[in-house]
Amino acid sequence: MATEAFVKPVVPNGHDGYDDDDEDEMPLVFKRSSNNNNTSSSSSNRPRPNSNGQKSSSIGSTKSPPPSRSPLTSPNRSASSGRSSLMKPSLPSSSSVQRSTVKSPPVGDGRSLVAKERNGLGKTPPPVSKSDDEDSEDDKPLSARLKGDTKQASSSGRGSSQQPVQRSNVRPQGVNDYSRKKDYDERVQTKTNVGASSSSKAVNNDQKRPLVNNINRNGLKPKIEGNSSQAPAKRPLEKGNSSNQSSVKRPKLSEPARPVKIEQGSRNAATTPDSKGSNLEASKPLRANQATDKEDNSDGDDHVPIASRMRQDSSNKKPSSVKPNASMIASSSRTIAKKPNKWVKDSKYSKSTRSLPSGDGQKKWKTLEHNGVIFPPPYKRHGVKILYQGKPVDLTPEQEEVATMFAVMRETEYYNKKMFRDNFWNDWRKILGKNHVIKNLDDCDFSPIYEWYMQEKEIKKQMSAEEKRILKEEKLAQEEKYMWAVLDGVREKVGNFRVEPPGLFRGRGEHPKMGKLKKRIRPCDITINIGKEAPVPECPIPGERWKEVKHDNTVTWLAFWNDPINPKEFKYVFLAASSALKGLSDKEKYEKARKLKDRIGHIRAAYTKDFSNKDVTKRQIAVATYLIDKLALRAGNEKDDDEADTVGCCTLKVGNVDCIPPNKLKFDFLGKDSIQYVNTVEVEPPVYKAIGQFQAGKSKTDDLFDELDTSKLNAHLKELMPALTAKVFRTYNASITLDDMLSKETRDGDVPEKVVVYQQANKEVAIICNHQRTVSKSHGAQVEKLALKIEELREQIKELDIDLDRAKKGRTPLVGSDGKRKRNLTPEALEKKIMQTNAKIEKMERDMQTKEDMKTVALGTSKINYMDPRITVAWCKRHDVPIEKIFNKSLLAKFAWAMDVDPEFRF
DNA sequence: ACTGCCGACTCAGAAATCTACTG
DNA sequence: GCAGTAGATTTCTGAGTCGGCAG
Repeated sequence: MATEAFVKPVVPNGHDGYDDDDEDEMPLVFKRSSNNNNTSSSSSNRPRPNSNGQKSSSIGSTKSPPPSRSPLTSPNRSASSGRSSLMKPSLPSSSSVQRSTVKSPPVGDGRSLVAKERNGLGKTPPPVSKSDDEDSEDDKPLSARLKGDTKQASSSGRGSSQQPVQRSNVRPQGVNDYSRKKDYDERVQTKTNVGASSSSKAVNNDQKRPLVNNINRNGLKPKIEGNSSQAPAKRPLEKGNSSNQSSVKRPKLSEPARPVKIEQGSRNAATTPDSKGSNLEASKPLRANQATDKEDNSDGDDHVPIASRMRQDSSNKKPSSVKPNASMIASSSRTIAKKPNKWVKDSKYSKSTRSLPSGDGQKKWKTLEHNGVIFPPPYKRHGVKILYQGKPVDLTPEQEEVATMFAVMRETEYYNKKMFRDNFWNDWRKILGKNHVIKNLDDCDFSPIYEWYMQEKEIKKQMSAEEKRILKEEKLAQEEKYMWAVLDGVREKVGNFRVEPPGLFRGRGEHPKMGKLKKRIRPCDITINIGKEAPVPECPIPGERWKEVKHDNTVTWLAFWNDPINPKEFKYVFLAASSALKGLSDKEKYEKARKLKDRIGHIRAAYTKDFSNKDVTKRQIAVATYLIDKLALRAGNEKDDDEADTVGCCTLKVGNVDCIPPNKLKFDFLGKDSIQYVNTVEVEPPVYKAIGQFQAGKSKTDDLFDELDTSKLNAHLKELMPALTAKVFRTYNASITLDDMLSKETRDGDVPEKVVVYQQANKEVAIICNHQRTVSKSHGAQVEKLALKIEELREQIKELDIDLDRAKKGRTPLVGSDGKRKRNLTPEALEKKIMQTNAKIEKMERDMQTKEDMKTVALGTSKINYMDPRITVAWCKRHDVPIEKIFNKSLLAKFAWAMDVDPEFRF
């Protein structure tokens, strides 16, 4: 319920006050980084949370004005917004041979939850309108997609072009409009606009788009290998590291990096040979069709991120995911021209966001009030006994609690992992005590507890809807006060106000600490951060008190505690993503990425030049930057031995990269969250050569970039562009890819078709970022089910063919396979039926293919974190697509700051 | 000047929960 | 109309990035 996020400030001129133009025209200032800088300078004063110190520091807290009472507004508060919600479902014909379906993202429900939030009771579940848009072709497996063009895919039997078959339900309109309006009107506080750069930057970016456009030129075809069948599989828990990542962390040489300097803002680079085509400053955009000869051009391609290149491949070769001919059910023939105005005025989702307080870039707030955190209920003993060597054992509540944590994990992969069991046993043994009858874990039988747990689950499941509702309401009533904070007078949602309950640590991949006991967090573990003038939250557990109360307005956290698994680390309580504070930060992130877009030509020219630099460090920096740019790799910080052995660019091991002559590199490593990255790409010959040099004389477990670490790399990047760091390339690549694909692939058509285009672009980005998900348990069964149905339909067609034959001869149909008599149909009717059944089969085959292809791709992560929402919003405005078709309720709240973007905005 | 650590924040997939569709 | 289920959304919390400070 982030409804408050939708609040749109009332501004005299009728706009949100979120007008961006000015900002855009001004030199970009990276507030965040400057904040940091400033902060750093003052940070010596800043009390840091630390386990022993009870520094009380009050920084800059000022008097709090009375909190403006819940500035809540529903996203859909305006009736006018209903228009977009009332999309007519359109059903594109399912004619195309190669189609696959992709579900359109659920439409955000626009109903106001205000009342609910106000009284703490969630009585009205929001109606959700859903649309199943079948999607188009994106459905190739990650690997296949990476491999390149659609043709390949289709030739290999995969559906290549798909037509959407969509279903969308009409969303109830006008519900709660009154309350929305009311809330809106009641809103006291107007947040100032965060941002606004959008409109003025409506530029033709083609020129600035590096990647995408060049894709085909060099024939660089990155592919992620593996796919549905061979897709980059997540590392199974059981499996050891398949790649050559070494767990041995070896110290790197610390030769000072000598970064190549590039004049910032210099436009000369445009003339650099290397930068051709990619030089963004030059007003000659590198477009796909402009494609210069890539092959011989040592740097020409370089400027094109591999990912985009491959993307381009596919986009060039496939006409469009949406077939122009596809049935356009006359729904959307509105002129685009009209839209913008309406959007701008109506943008019901926009809320103005605050600027940084006092603009000093340091203080994050002036006043802050909240109610602290809520703790999980104390452990409730169940009394079920485990068996040790077949005999029931008495356990104390504390022992039983931990035993239960273990017992309920029986069906997880962790349960049988040695590391997990060993760590668990170590911690549990301490609780059991030295002389306990239980001497080892393997002789313990936790089945009784597991069965009890399953029973409880079943009981819960069997509760009546009414009982469930009451429970839910009770919970809400209990939590309501913790859900909100008031920051500078504005009521904002708190992100994670619930303290993590005790449990067993579930690290990802081969985490050395998996199975360890995460102890219960108590008030005395928690440090509260709150405005100086605000009342200190009452400790919810009688007789206990907070560890410390601070008043530090240079940070955004409301509370933190030390992570019980890794006491050096902290768990923070922050505001929710829908808050203005987070929105501002988000916007700055994208603005930085846009700035990179302007500089990318220079940067590429610079690193290209250094591919063969005699200085090894420079060469490594150049190659690493290239990889980060082209493959959207993460920076790759050093990790401790007590963490899973994963890598990023700077920590790649020699064994993670195979050189395949003449100039291909095969990457195979475990990245963040132990997600496998497998990708074979063609690279510039100098890069290929350099990688070979970096590998020479090393073992597979040695660092590939032994002269490099993230701080050196980032220090170098900062010389190329202020505040530039490795991660900005990921944001940049994701956003530029989305922008480019949307602009290239969108055709006239109905909304569902356009949504499919969006899904495809989203998918491309997800592939570039290697965002994966595990295949659902029921996937196999679902596919089988579909296959079975297809088979049945084929049988039906056979029967229909026979009937048709007989009907033409004036005979009655044979008895059906089910033994029943069939109706006597005319040949025409039978032909029609056959056609319909065939269409049904085609659709199901596409569905199956899509399901298979998408089974490992996670679209959400890029949408939430990498793709500038203004691209999406502007595209929706230009193409008359209701934003709710793309962003769900949460995203609408999170991206409220982007809603007023100019329709012509380009990344 | 360098390095390692601390601190604060973003990003990530899995699990839990909710919702709507299908048979 | 209902139950089962698929898929969407939300919650949870682990895993990264990166700046800055201290030794």
